[in-house]
Parts: sequence; C-alpha cells; structure tokens
Amino acid sequence: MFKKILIAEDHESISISVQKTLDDLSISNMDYAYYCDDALAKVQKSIREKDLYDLLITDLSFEEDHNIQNLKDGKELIKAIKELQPSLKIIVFSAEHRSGVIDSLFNEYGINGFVRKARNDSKELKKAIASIYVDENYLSLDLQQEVKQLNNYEFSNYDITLVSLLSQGVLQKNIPIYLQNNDIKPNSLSSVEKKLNIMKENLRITNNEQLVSFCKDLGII
Amino acid sequence: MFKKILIAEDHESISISVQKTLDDLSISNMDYAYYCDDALAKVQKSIREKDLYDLLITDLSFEEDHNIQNLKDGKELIKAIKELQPSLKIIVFSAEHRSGVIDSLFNEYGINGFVRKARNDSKELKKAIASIYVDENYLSLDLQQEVKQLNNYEFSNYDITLVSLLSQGVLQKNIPIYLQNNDIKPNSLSSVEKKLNIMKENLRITNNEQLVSFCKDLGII
DNA sequence: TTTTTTGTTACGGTTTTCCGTAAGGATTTT
DNA sequence: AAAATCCTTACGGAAAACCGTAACAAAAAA
Repeated sequence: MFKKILIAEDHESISISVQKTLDDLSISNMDYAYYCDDALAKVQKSIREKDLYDLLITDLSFEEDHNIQNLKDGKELIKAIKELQPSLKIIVFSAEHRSGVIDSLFNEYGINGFVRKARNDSKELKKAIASIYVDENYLSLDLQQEVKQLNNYEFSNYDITLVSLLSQGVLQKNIPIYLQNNDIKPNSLSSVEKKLNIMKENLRITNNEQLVSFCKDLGII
Repeated sequence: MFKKILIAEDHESISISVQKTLDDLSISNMDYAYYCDDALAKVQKSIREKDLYDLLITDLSFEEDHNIQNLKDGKELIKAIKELQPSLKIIVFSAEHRSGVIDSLFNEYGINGFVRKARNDSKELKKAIASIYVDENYLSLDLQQEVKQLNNYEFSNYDITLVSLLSQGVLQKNIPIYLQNNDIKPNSLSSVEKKLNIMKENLRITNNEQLVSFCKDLGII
C-alpha cells in the first residue's frame, strides 16, 4: 500500500476526516498542508531528501486569506507538482461536480482519481486509493455518467471562446472584431453565427441565454 | 449555553468535525441526521416528548441516493421545521457562497446564522453559536460584504422569473404568453423589454447573455 | 373629486440576430 | 493535375430584439 501521503486541504474539518480515513487503511506516514504553496514546498523537500511521496490527496479550491500565495488553487498546485515529480499519483477530493471541470482534470492535468465530497466520501476515498494503487484511475460511478453526458457535444476552445464572449457582454455582431484582434481564425460574423447554431442544435437549446446557462452549469465558462 | 442540538448533514466528515466543535464548547447532548426527513422526524419526536432542541445546525445541499426523501434540501427542511417549532434557532453550515442564496436564507427562511465551510470553519461555527445564544444573528464577515454588493440591485421575483425563463430557452417574445398563463401581472412584451432593460442598465450589463451569466454567479437562478 | 404620479400597454422605426443560399478558397482524394 | 470535399465568407430576406414615444389605466396625493 502507499507509504507516504501528502494532503493538501484548507478546510480543517476535511483534513481531520481524511486523516481518519487513512488511519483506517493503516497509513500513518502522512503530511498536511493548508496552503498550496506549503504543499509544493513539502514536495520539493521530499525530493531533496530523496524520500518521495507516493500519493497526493488535494482539494481544488483554496480559500484566499492574508497569506498571499503563488499557487491559488488545486489545479495550479497539480501543474506545479507534475513538473517536479510526474510519477506522483494524485487524487482530487473536492465538492466539484461539474463534468467539464472533472473531465479536464483527467485529460489536461493527468490526475489519477476524483472523489467528490459527498455522503459516503470516506468510503469512496478508500476505494479510490485501492484502485490507484493497482494503477487504475478512479472516478465515482455517478460522475462517470455525467462526464459521458458532456460528450454529447465536444466543446472546442473556439466554442468556449464564443460563449464566454457572449457571457461577458460582447454583442454577437462584435465578436468578429475580437476574434480578428486575437488572430483566431474563422472570424466572420457568418462563421460565428454558424458555430453558435451548431452548438444549439446539438444540445437542443433554443437561444443564446440558455446556452450560457448550460455552459455555466457545466463549468466550462 | 445551548443544551440540545440537532445536526443535519449528509457528509460524514463534516458531521465529525461539527461534533468536535460542540465538544470543545462542552455540549454533549446532540443528535445527528444524515437525511432531511430523519432530521424532521427527530424534531417531531422532541416535540411529542416535550424535550425541544435549542439549535439546529444544518447543511443546505443533501445528496440524493436510494433513500427517497420528501425533503430534498436544507431549505425545505428549514421551512418544515419552522412550521413545527418557530422558536428553534438555526445555523446554516454550508459551502454556499453566493450572496443571493445567503440573502434569501435570512430574509425568507428566517435563519439566525450562516457559516461558510471554509478555512477556519470550526472557529466560525463557535462564534456563530455564541452570537446566536445572545440573540444576535451571525454572518461571516467576508460574506457580509458580498451580500451588500448584491444590494446594488434588488432583484424582485418578477426579475428572477424573466431571467430564468430566458435561461431555460424561452424566447423573449414568448415570455408574455408564459406570464399570462401564470397570472403574473405586467405581461406585455413591452413591460418585459423594459424590465430587462432596467436590470441591465443598473448592473451595467450589455446583453441578455451576460445577465444570465451574472445571475448564475450570484446563485439567484 | 381632481390632480399628480406611477405603472402598463401599444405602436413603429431601427438594429441585431437568425437562417438559408451561394460563391470562393483550401485541403484531400483519386 | 483534376475532382471532390470541406471550410470560410458574403449576401439578403425574415424574424426577433431594441428603444423611444405616446396613449391609457391605476394608484397616490392634493
């Protein structure tokens, strides 16, 4: 089983419950960090001392406070740690439920497991740890469905840009100007109209307002 | 100090941490419920046995699972309990941060305190309990600012209805039909246009898409 | 009651969005 | 290289949204 585990979590209460979970698995060698920067420092230290961590369990959102941080959330922490020690297994333990976010954690950030803070989160966490120990990624069953649902329509960066601009108050007819200024290629009003249409058609959505609402719920904007 | 406390919280980990917090305050007489229906039943029982609770600490969101529930979230639980025992003090302990939601908890649901699950949530909870014991409502300092910010524009139910309809895919020109069917009074297209305009003007927002996005962030839709 | 104020609706011109069609250009296939 | 396919852009009519004005109704103040 994993020998040395690092927990990055700002909430005191969650930290306590994770500790208890690891106790149940007879894992005693664990460190805590309440800030991302601190977590990164602990990883650096472990590399210097050649006593690497086996597993990181981290939250995504970290409350800002008087301690000014370089790394402002779990995503940045993961990215930074992956550069130092790419082999480190990572479980994200978070209340996040939006499929867009979770999807990108696996695909872009290379995490190994995702456990949602939920009713039986402690049991889920144990399962995740066991799965990842035998090199299998872990994602809560209920979330797997959601992520699949997302794949009904594959949002490209271009798509997300369009919806973001709308949600920021840019009029549709002015989107081409923005696209030209940023060297984004299909930049005619016609193309913008067409792309928005395709998205709405595929998702069976009737107007731009609903599209913005939908993307907000997914967490991709 | 409070003698008998009920905790309604589906997350095992949070339950543990709340228990610890109450232990620190030397409160030992507390009950737990992992489901809203169960919490309500415990209140009913306490009334029958004339051994009332002093305080309810409850979460807002409760995970759905195989146990089908009448009360699906903390809001419904609060509403139901307020009918049985209006005097019961209530603290909402939740990760919710959207000012619209928190605002309505105090104004519509009559809660006495709100503590956000955050870095030092345990300490905050203690402060909240102390405040409410001397009949003072409690709201985390950082959140007070947010709720004030919301008051830049006071959203009426009518406003929220309009934005909701848009975000559900109803075309602006069809909103009057919906309003008529539901006996909501200013129901001309002209009025709808005007109301949306006023909102956008006050919030310095340029289009409907941004309005939907804004209201999503606030949590009022 | 009359006047004033406020809120609602009706109307119309302008702008924007929607949507289909077609031309032009680039890439891939044969 | 020619043909086919795909992508982008241009255009134009129809629908919807935007925005100002004016008539009308209801409520509040005089």
